[in-house]
Amino acid sequence: MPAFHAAIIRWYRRNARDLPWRRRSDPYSVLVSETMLQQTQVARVIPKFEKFLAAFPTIASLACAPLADVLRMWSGLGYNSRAKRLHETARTVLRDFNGQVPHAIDDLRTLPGVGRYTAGAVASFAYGADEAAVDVNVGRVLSRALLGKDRITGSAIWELAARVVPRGRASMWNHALMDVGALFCRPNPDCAGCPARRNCVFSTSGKPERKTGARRGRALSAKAPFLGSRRYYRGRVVRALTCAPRLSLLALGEQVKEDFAATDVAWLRDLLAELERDGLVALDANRAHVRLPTDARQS
DNA sequence: AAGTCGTGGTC
DNA sequence: TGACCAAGACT
Repeated sequence: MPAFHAAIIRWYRRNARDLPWRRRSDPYSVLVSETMLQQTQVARVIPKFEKFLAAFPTIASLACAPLADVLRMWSGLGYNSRAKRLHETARTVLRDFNGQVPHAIDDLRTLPGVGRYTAGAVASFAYGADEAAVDVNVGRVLSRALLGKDRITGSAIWELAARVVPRGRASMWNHALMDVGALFCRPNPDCAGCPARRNCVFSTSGKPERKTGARRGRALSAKAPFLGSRRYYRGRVVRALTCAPRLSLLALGEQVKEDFAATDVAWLRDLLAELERDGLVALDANRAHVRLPTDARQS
């Protein structure tokens, strides 16, 4: 396992957030929590989750309940169409899947309200499948840590995420990435506290594309430990604070600096070569810049 | 593929 | 204070 994974897993074993839905791993509970969490803050879901399960303890009870009752339990969460879809999904599971939430991603995605993310979440959290689940947090963490970009979207981030899921540990891994994204690798990141800072392209050689505006808080350089120091790539001084969309100069350069875990360098280089071979990224002549497919945007 | 869907918190 | 935002899905 690359040091990048090890650092995150190690941190997670000791510091995982104790969230109600992490105390349950049955497919129905996962389906409920992940649906509630779509575009909804964790703090808002926490009080609703247990009450909802108390009211509808099984998928059958949800399927049989009147929609009005479901919507009542949903009130305060917003996006009420999610409740309708969840209700419909419960009915579909009873009718078409013999009451068992399907394992297969393709089956999961036929359920109303279950998109790519939720399907991956159910497959990994409930069934332990080696599936990625890319939400905004996971996308941000992987984009920054592995590509040095602030946020990659589109198919590229899914391809990347799928390739770095550790076999047999997808559930823990996906949870861990979410915690890192929520606690440290936020839009305004706290790199100094991040368990992956020494394995991260972003914290060692990058800088977020900062939205201008007073409310965005202090610059990353005020918090990040390694920014501001000079780095070298092919004998050339690299300014650590440049925000050019590029790969890790540290990871690709021959001169690996002490603040980037050495064992990650080979792994990351191999990963990037793989991505390049498969056309998911394109490296320039200096192997210092990366282009992405047209549907992989950077925000 | 850009718009829409809800709510409550933040500053 | 109003604009922005948060474990996305759907059309």
